[in-house]
Amino acid sequence: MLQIQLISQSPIFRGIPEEELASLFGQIHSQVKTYQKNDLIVTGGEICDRLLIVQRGSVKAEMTDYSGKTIKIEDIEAPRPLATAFLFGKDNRFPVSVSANNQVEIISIHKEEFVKMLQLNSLILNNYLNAISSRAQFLSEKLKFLSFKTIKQKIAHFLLEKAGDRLLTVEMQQSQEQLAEMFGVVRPSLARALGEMVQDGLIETQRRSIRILDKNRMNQLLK
Amino acid sequence: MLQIQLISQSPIFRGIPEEELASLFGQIHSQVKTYQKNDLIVTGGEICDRLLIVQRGSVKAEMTDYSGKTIKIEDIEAPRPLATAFLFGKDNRFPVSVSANNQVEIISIHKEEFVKMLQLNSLILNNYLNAISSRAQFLSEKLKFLSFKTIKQKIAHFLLEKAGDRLLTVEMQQSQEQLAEMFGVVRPSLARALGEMVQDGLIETQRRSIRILDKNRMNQLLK
DNA sequence: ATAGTTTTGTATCATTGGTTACAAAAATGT
DNA sequence: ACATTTTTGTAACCAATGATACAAAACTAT
Repeated sequence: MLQIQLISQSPIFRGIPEEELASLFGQIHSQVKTYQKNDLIVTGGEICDRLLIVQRGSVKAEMTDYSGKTIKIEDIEAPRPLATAFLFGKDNRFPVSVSANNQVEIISIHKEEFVKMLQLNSLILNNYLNAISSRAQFLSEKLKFLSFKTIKQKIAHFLLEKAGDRLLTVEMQQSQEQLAEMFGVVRPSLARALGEMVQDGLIETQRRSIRILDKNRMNQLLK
Repeated sequence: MLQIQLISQSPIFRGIPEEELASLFGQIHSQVKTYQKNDLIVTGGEICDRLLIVQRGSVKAEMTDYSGKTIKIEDIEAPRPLATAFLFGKDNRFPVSVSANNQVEIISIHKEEFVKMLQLNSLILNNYLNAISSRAQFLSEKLKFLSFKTIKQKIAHFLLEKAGDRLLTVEMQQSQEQLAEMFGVVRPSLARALGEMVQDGLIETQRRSIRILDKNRMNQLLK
């Protein structure tokens, strides 16, 4: 059963009055299916020709690596859409397999029907364009971060971002271990890099508080 | 000078009869600019409030770290759009710098004008959704690629993707130099890694043709 | 306060890849 | 066919980082 009040909170339908949304769903064809825990909802590689929205419950997305092992990518909870980036584009296949974490209700809207919705309502169009675009931007930011070669550069980038224009002292909200994972390096290497930056007079560290001593030379590092 | 017959082949305008496209362009405002080889077309970080389409020639997109040292992301040839993923979304700034590979003509359409087009023509809407989604898919692939730590892993991933399910011999369409740039490493390092893989009996190389000898051990490399 | 746990600092060694340089091989132009 | 340019193979050396291990310091709970 379609529950307008639930999905009106979804990123795609956000901002649309419930009556209007109900009317929109009256004009297009959609389905709601119920799955039980561990049911397979989508098989990786399957053609993606419909938009799926988790109305109730939560699902998990898993990817199969080269050796055939599956790795959990993420949990997706109601009321969020699935695989928005794969409905369109060159490669219309789900990159992941999706299965139910518990009892879930999934709304399924075929691509052509969804395109109708986009044409009927410019807010949905905007929301959807924003959603895909934000995803691309997120990926792009990740790429930028990875493009810094050395650990010191990553630290400098991270600190300068955090510090913004004026602050000189940055309070870390994560442990070295977590930071290292975020940087894609191992913890002792991060600690060593930090230590060397302290020795070089670039920063001062005191537990989770890091003080930038020489902003200019930090910037130099990134050149 | 706007050349309808050229851009009607663009991913965004594909499938639209030339007269109809001409009429559409008559209803909105757009500009065409010409750049010479190596001219900077877009600086990374600049606000993206217009859609750019390469009408003629080719450009390259590079990600810039603070020093001006860049990693080449891709080449974009006419008649393809630029930065489709940054017109919408949270952060409306170009993530890359774009410069001309040769003499190019770039069409510029402001965001509001382009939204008009999306509303006027559903094929453009579809095409644009395809473009933006492909972009997200591309970035996602790139990210996956960069997440491999060693050069050998990158090579293995690259070859296995190219080889697909059956083919054992991959014909490279780029030089080692280009490949190295794509991997974000220097050429001699790539050559060394290839050499070692040959010695290990993983592959056989003959100029630009690479034969995969041991697919299993290649897969192992990625685990 | 004390014991146990988590986080951090540091050291050692091996591996990877960047830098530079040069020669061989192949491609290209005349 | 020859000269020139581009591409590829290889080597030596060095810096950065990963892997591993262990101790010190800081936190946490009792």
